[in-house]
Amino acid sequence: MTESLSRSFFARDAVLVAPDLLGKLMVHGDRAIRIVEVEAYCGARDPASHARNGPTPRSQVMFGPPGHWYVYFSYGMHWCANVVCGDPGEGAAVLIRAGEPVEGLDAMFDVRRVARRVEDLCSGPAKLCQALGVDGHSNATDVINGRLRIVKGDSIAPSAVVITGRVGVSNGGDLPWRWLVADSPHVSRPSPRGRRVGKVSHVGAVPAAAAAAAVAACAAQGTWQ
DNA sequence: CCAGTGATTTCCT
DNA sequence: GGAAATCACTGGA
Repeated sequence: MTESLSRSFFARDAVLVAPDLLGKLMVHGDRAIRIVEVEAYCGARDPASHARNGPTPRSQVMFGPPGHWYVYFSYGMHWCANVVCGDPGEGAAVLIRAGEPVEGLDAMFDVRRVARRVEDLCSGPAKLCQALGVDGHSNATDVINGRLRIVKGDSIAPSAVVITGRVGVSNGGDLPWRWLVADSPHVSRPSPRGRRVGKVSHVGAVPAAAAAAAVAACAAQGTWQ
């Protein structure tokens, strides 16, 4: 249940790593959550990624070795945590968007006074960072052996996974690079149910197959957008 | 239930 | 100057 992941797990395309992170445990000290929602950001050629214009002081960690945290400060008050993926220089990462609290709930409620229900603790990328006590100190640290880490957890049935376009990515025609556990009450936004919602959504798709399709679409398109 | 808005950093135009 | 990988609060339907 607390078994480590290998470096090679993260040294793959972010679109392949992302669905594999569902069900894994994100652990910080004595607090832990089960990951139920992620998004892939695919490096310098992804217009929605912080890496889109090459390394900056903020985004340089994404261009380093995989299996490290890219924790950034957003909207002047929130922290968001990503895992660097792929090869060094690629700038790819997976954003951890939501989780189900499994350990240290008292501490989470303590630090998130606004949360009334368990579902309010980690149902968003900034909420889960606050609940786990994650901030800039974790930036650039090791995901495998650091104080903030991801370890093996549950395997999620492909039929339980929903794929949609990314949240907050206003660029029209966004690719289906958000994966979530369909029946989880801990996601940041409810799953679309059995129909197309918004721009892109595939319900009940097999993650690996959809990921392969997304990659093929990129290759065919040449440029993204 | 939903739309509008403030908080206020990083980075591009 | 303004948009952005967000959240929480407010006020009206």
